[in-house]
Amino acid sequence: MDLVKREQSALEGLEALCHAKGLRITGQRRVIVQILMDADDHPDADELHSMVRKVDRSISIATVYRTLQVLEQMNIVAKRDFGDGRARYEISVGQRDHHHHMIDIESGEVIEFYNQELEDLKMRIADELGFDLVDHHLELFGTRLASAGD
Amino acid sequence: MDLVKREQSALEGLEALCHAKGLRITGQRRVIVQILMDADDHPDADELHSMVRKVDRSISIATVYRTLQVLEQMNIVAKRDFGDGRARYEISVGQRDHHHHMIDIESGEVIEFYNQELEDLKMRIADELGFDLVDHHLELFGTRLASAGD
DNA sequence: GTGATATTGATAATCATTATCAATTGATAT
DNA sequence: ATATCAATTGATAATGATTATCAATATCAC
Repeated sequence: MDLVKREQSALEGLEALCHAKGLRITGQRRVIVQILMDADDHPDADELHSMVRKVDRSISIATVYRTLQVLEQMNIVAKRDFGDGRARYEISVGQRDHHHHMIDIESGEVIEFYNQELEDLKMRIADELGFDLVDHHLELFGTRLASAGD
Repeated sequence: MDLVKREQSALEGLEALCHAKGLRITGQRRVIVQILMDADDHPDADELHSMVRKVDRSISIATVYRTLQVLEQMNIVAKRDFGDGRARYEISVGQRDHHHHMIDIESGEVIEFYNQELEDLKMRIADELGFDLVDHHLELFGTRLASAGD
């Protein structure tokens, strides 16, 4: 899915779901979704707030927190925990249902990856345990391998 | 490993590692490790503090937090995040290097499991991404399957 | 345009966790 | 057994991320 269509689908997702659930589509919410769609990292609430205020300086930090919670409940945004003491966020509409993160513990860099075998295994493990898988958290933490030429 | 030997190995682990790192083996630390060894759940710091105070009511919450951090650094205790807004802890000495958790989102029950295939896959994915795996967080969240007889 | 109600901004409050510092304790040398 | 020293502790203030409160504002159906 190219970027423009992805952006459109997130906003359309926002509008459709808000309408379905009797929630308002406010300017603040549009801005927040737009900023997250344009982000290529996983900002925390404070970072997101800084970017949002560049578009509309009246939007408050409380609105950012509340809106993130609403968007998460609607599965437009995914909440992540990379172990640095605060929640981080990214758009989830228009992408694969899940992807995972490898965090470079030296640089802090976050590499996204998808692995179908892992998806299958999770489902199988849940089934073996007698559960219907609803959600999961997976983050890998590692250090860059020294290449053979190093 | 039966329970008594497991308990002994955690305390022995505490003593050996403290000595190796020039740290004191204090009464508070022994109590905290003992309580965690006896726990069959994953208490948060406050729950652990309540149990610890039944043994020695002078031990402060700050000591519990500091001690948990030290024990985590020494790999005697593992810190977990089950998504309920606070850290949870369990003994890791004397057990498999890793195990994972399935959290029943309806009851809050935590089921521990180990899956060798998952361990292998994690290592393989890390390698494919160019990383040396150092740590990971994995929690599965689900709801109990209705059995065929239900 | 109006009425109903969801949402907002500003900030106080909450909560889990950590920092501070004087007092205490553990380990070691003698 | 005692002295010494530095790690550790208890009590609590402080911190930072997040949430609650409430009057004011904005959205949306009609």
